[in-house]
Amino acid sequence: MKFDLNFQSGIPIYIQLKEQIKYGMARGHLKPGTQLPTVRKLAIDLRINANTVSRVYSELEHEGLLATRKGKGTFVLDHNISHQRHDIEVLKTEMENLVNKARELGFTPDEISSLFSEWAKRVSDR
Amino acid sequence: MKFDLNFQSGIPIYIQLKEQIKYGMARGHLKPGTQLPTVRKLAIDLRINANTVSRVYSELEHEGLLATRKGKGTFVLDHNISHQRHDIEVLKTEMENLVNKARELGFTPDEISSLFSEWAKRVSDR
DNA sequence: CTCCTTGTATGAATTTACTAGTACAATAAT
DNA sequence: ATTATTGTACTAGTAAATTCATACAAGGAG
Repeated sequence: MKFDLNFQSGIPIYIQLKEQIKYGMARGHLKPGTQLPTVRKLAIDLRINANTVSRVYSELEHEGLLATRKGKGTFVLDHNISHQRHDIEVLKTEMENLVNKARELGFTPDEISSLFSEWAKRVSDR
Repeated sequence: MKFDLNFQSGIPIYIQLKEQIKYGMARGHLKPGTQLPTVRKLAIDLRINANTVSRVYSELEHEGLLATRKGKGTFVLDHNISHQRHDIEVLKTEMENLVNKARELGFTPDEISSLFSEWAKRVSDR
């Protein structure tokens, strides 16, 4: 499992790392039981601070995806993150962006809601 | 034209103001030629800084929606419907892209429809 | 028990976004 | 011309988010 951070993208690196781990889990590259690199090792590898890695692991643990044991390491739990769940997150983010844009353009929540409903019907008619 | 800022929402007030002005233009409450309140007056009215108002006016001017003339004031420009219509087209295109992407990810039309419906409800609950 | 490996708590440095206070500049009005 | 009215530049303060350096704590290995 290889991670690739972009330090100039403006996207916080802890977000990037988290996404990539989740992606790996969704794709099956990180199967349940797998040990992740220790916070120190990964921190050195990626040339970032150990706490930044720890933050990612902690958040993922809080989401029920990882388990950490002091002195031992961090491991992938049995997760039901399939492609679907991961992709749904991505889609929801994009939807949110779309909504925000629509609001900026002066559409009311009701109108946006209508647009979505309209599209929902249109899509289901295929 | 009345503006209503929420100082506790966490949403920057200049964003709120900008949205409300755009909303007014989209609704026809601010017709082309109308003079907006001076930055000072509006600032006092809303109990914010004149620069914050100025920022909003500037950005809207940059978007081609307002014109400011020093010593005179700020005025609503001809924002033709074709512009609005164009924006709607853009939104619809983006929605279509979203749908296509979802389908590429393996979602069924029903699932996509549900996602849209869910969001529609979420948006209208704001 | 002692040491090593692991994650974590704490606090600070840094950056960025937002808002405000004050002084300035440009145009209009007289 | 002079003054008033309007928008703007400049600067600073504040808050939040991100990342880091350092020291600590908990569990594992010998």
